[in-house]
Amino acid sequence: MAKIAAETRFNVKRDRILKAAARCFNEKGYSGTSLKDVAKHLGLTDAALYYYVKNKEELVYQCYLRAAELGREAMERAESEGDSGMQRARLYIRYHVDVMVGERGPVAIMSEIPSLKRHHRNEILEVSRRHSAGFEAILETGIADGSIAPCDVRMTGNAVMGAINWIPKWYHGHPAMAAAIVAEFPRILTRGLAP
Amino acid sequence: MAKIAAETRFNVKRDRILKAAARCFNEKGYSGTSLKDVAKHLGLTDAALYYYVKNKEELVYQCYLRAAELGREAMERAESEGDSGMQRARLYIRYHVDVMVGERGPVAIMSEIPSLKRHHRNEILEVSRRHSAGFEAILETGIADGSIAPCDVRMTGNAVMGAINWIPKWYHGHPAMAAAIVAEFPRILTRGLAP
DNA sequence: CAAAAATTTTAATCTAGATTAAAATAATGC
DNA sequence: GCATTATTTTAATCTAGATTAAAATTTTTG
Repeated sequence: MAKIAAETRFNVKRDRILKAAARCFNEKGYSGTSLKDVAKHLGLTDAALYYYVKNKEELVYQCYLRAAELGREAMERAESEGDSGMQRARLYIRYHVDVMVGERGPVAIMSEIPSLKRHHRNEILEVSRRHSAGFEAILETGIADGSIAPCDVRMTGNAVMGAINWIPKWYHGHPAMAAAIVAEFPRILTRGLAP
Repeated sequence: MAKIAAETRFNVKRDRILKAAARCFNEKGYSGTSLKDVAKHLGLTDAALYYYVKNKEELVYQCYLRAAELGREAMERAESEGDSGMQRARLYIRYHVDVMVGERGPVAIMSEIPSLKRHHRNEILEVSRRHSAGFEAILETGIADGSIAPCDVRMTGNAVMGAINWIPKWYHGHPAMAAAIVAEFPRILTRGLAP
């Protein structure tokens, strides 16, 4: 097996594992999902997971890293594609929602942060903070360029992010609804921002 | 000890326990908090909790019941005090936010639903559904009376509820911020509803 | 095909933390 | 003060589920 091929394969599998894990954690919570659960989704034994991941905590942590990555991508795309603050905000919301309902599966298990070790928790919280700051910056841009009405960016950011982050709590994989969410959320959440 | 006095005392204690538990669950998640943790907050031993509550699952369940009760109160007050749909929506948001940041402590640990037994989970989900339906009804009233712009009430409801339910994830008891939340959230979340 | 590396399984441990039972202490009523 | 009831503690269990080690199997490579 060539080295590159090996790594590719490894990552593909790893990806599958992370997806399965994220789904379980979302559905049953951290304590509610055993590694056996996750393994079953993959047609594996619980012990086999240890070949790919150090332990359970690491598994959630990796899910978060993945989520953070997707979040960052959404932010970057929004910032590069939109020119007014309002446009960027709308795009960001759109992309973020996409992540929440998309084929990648619900990987946004922010609820399980308390389960992380202090070390990892701090890292993830830091990422999350940067993320929020990014959205707040977008809002400020919009206020400056007149496309968004003046507002408390901190609170507004929290409200918008909350609405999106909460999606996995009520969306359970019905594809028709996914379309509705993607269509409606950007509209709903930006409507209140207009001057 | 007279019977009534006994029950009163019992309930007071029970209330303290539920509050302590809710705080712990919010901060550390279901698996992350041991009964010893909760007990320590109360100056008790873990075993002592079993005098008041059947087991850990029951404890989360009770927290939810409490939260549901507060939610219902918020809904009823909003419905009786407001006359237009928009006013009711604003009031409801206001009262719901109050619950989230109020002195009762963060009792809204919806994140831990997966930890509940099927039986209890269904009950709580049902309550939660009624609750959402209540808010959607308010939105429809508003659309009918012209105080709220036509919209997808399902999605809008989910967005608003999500923004509020997410509060405990980022609000950590700073009283000054509590005031800001109570002041800003109703404004932010209703702005987008206006016709 | 044979050796080496990668992957998975089986079969034990190991442990935190929930739960319980019995005993100890405190409060209450008479 | 004594008896009764309420509350809490101490000291065991008990168990699910995480983790590990060693063996078995499968895949790759040359």
